[in-house]
Amino acid sequence: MTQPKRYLNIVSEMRDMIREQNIRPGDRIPSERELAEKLAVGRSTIREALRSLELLGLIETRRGEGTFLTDPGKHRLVELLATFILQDTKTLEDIRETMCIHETAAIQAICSSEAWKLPVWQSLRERLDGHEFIREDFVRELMVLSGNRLSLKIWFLLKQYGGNPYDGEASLEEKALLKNILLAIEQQDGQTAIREFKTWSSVLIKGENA
Amino acid sequence: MTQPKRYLNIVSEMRDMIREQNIRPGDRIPSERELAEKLAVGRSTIREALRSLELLGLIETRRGEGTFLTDPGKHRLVELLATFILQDTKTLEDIRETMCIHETAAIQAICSSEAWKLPVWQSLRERLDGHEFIREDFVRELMVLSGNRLSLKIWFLLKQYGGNPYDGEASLEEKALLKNILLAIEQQDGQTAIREFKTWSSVLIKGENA
DNA sequence: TTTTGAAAGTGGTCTGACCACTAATCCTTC
DNA sequence: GAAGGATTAGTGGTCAGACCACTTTCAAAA
Repeated sequence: MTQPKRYLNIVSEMRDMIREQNIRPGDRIPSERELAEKLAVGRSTIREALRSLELLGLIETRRGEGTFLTDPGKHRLVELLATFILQDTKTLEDIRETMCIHETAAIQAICSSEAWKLPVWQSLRERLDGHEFIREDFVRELMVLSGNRLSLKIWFLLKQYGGNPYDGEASLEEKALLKNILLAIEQQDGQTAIREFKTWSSVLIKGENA
Repeated sequence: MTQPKRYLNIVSEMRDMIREQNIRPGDRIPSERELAEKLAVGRSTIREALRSLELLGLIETRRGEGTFLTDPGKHRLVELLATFILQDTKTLEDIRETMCIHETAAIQAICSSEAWKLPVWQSLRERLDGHEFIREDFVRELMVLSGNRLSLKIWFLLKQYGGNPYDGEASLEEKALLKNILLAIEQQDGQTAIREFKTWSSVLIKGENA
């Protein structure tokens, strides 16, 4: 039986300590040596926990002064980052909405570019005529063609955590709709393309709940 | 003159090493003792860097076996965070653009909601008349009012790792512009609001490079 | 051939020792 | 008494060495 890693417990214990002692952002937290003694672990273990929290932006260390909770001004950056990293609350609705934000932004970006002149674009059109067409391929191609790789990565991430609404093959009706979207993009009519896309997307999500 | 933190350099150096030696996700990276010798630092320093990367999910350590690059096939979060942490300058542009995607989406969402009827909204308007107004407050309030907490969190992350273009106080001209944006939102004129916002934002980013 | 167990290598942790830096304190000097 | 400078205690940053727990490997024993 492998022991759980100590420094991860330290992270939790420190969070509790911060809450119990009501340490506010900007305040100083106990020194490394103090923490080591109080939590009955070596100083190096404490430091490993602290360095993790520091890279996450939760604390700030100043040589000769001490370690401080990051002062985010009035906003609660600490909480937010913590909940994000620790994956506490992720409302499915928010995930879906955020995916949609990136998808529509991608469509808009393609309209403003000339990406639809690329060979990949033709290839996508042709695949839409084939008899096997995975829905996800369509959206992913759009994300790729948007040219924003970071946005693409975030989209991948959201898809993983939020469940993939684009699972499975597209029906005949869907393929017709998707072709219309491509057409609208070629005509640089972003509004129409996005409207049609949202129609398709919302049907999928509703069908998922049924 | 304060020395920069060593373990942060280690993070960068390790990135270079991984690229040069073409270590792929899932592969094993050199042992802690090896790294310590090769980079001419103590093992504890290496460990502090590794623990940070581990909490971020970039690497995975197995006692008795070694340390491995996390396979991003299952955890896309890895790639995402890697992009942030490793601060590839090529992606700065993507980060800014992605921030903008979330910002404009927030404005659009507020227009479609009734969030501008809330007391917070009035408070924001009044603060714009004060003589000290931090730019970031404006954008952050918009992100909060959008109601999408996940989008807000992502925005925070991007701001932290991509550098904050909204640092400092707004000038008189800027405040007038921001008031116009609020006005457009109240009239549910998303297009105008977003256009004005992008104007403001792009000026800030250009000024940053100067 | 199969089994076993010793050895080597790895991450996990602790200790104690320096160094670099900061801030409070004390002491000299005016 | 006030101002300025040196001292000192406390802090984070780093290092070296020592164990421990665990995994893999491989050679010796059955």
